[in-house]
Amino acid sequence: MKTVPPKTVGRLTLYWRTLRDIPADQTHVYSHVLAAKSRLTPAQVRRDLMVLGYAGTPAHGYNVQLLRKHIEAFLFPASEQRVAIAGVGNIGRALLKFFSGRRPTLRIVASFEANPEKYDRLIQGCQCYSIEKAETVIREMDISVGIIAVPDKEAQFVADVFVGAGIRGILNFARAPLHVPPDVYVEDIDLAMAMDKVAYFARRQQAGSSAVG
Amino acid sequence: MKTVPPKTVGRLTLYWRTLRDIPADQTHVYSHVLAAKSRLTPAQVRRDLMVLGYAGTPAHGYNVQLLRKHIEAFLFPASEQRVAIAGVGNIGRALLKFFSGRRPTLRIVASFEANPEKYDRLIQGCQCYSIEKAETVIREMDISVGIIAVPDKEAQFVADVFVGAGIRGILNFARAPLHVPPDVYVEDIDLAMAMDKVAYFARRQQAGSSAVG
DNA sequence: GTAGCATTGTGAATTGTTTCACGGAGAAAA
DNA sequence: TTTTCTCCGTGAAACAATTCACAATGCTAC
Ligand SMILES: NC(=O)c1ccc[n+]([C@@H]2O[C@H](COP(=O)([O-])OP(=O)(O)OC[C@H]3O[C@@H](n4cnc5c(N)ncnc54)[C@H](O)[C@@H]3O)[C@@H](O)[C@H]2O)c1
Ligand SMILES: NC(=O)c1ccc[n+]([C@@H]2O[C@H](COP(=O)([O-])OP(=O)(O)OC[C@H]3O[C@@H](n4cnc5c(N)ncnc54)[C@H](O)[C@@H]3O)[C@@H](O)[C@H]2O)c1
Repeated sequence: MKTVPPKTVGRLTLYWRTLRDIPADQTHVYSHVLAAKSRLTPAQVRRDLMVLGYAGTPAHGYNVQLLRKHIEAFLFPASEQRVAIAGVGNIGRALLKFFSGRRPTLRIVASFEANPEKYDRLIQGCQCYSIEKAETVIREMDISVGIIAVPDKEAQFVADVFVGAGIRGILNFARAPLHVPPDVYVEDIDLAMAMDKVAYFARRQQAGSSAVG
Repeated sequence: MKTVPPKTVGRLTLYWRTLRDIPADQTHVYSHVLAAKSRLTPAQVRRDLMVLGYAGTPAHGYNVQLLRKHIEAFLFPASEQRVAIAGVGNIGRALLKFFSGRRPTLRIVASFEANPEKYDRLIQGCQCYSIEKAETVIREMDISVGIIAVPDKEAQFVADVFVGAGIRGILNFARAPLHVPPDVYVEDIDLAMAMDKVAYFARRQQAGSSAVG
């Protein structure tokens, strides 16, 4: 299987959500239906689905259950994939609350803090450790994904700890471009930048809904 | 001035941050410096800066103060631009805390809630109103940007309220593709999708830091 | 059967974005 | 003055993503 564009991966989660919400008595679905639910074109949906190795039929479109299983096989881990979060502040807490117990195969199993008042206890049902223990904990729990929700100036330090501990993907909320080896995937979520973009385009006439974060 | 690509607008905020953090005694800066600080190439920096109508000099690069002023003139509103947020839950609260008092020209001046225990009081120094009063408040306060941080199923309803009240740009955290007129700019921040993407690429070998949210 | 229709998968075209590469310009040194 | 740097601005090339467009398919109607 060759390398799949990140944007395609992202859109597959959109299709999966649509499929999940289709009533059970509806066995098939067309690309234009999936497209409409995600604000995309039918051609793009079909193009994206090509990576799955599952083909629909011209007559009925895609079998809902089958397509869903194929997306799940592609997108979801076969066994539990573990996640850690560094920084339990405004954002960190929100993420912990939101993701706790939501997905069986993708679970936040540890959080790390620099503040002694926060670590060595449970936060949102998840053990919070000192950031100094991160490398050990990450290795012992076999954590492959890290979330960075610490202040901007601490972000590179945490990234280095994560990478040193063998983490393979990072979701970064800090406004700091991280320097990591090329085999570690980084997805930046820059909320301040997003605000500036919206504010900018709100001042212009111009159109064009941007896709996704 | 013609239409500027959203990605360029986003990167200009990155350059602005770098300029802001340059010590005052350093009067000039080269494209390759700006590039390194944002994980980009010098050519892309120069290309982006073309939209500003301000040119550097081959000898010294860009004048820090001047370039900064030009980016500010391009990116920041001339007069205060007002923002409202719907939904003061996990995310809404985090955003209110983070953005309060941070930017003089881009200010969250109202929040809207459906829960009577939350509205008709101050939250994070910002008056929280019933969502039913949204149209009136948005018009009276001349709010042009809306943030959607309500549950997924409520998102379209809130978007319709926002659009009806004349809002021009929306930052959407709900996992629901919004349907809005083409002259309203929508920036989606889909945290669950971002998690799935990171988890997917953490499982593959493959490289490639994705840019920004 | 066959005609008519809507849909799929995908090569080709298009559109959008990034990188290359080079002319030109200022500075410094001889 | 002339030479030699390094860097900027930008046209052109390369690359990436999206959309078009059409042959092929299977269904329904007659
Ligand atoms: N909250 C928002 O809405 C928002 C918006 C835009 C950007 N951000 C960015 O997200 C990041 C987090 O923001 P926040 O509002 O949650 O910040 P916060 O200050 O509320 O939380 C940061 C937490 O990280 C902890 N911490 C500090 N250094 C640490 C270290 N070395 N290791 C582990 N933990 C450490 C702190 O104790 C604190 O609890 C920041 O980089 C910020 O710029 C946040
Ligand atoms: N928190 C996260 O980390 C996270 C992650 C991924 C996605 N999201 C998305 O962000 C959105 C908000 O998430 P959250 O965790 O903050 O949710 P939340 O349930 O904590 O907060 C939602 C708030 O919206 C209010 N609300 C409900 N209906 C409303 C209406 N019609 N008008 C105004 N207010 C209304 C509720 O009273 C509540 O306070 C959801 O769509 C969620 O899917 C959140």
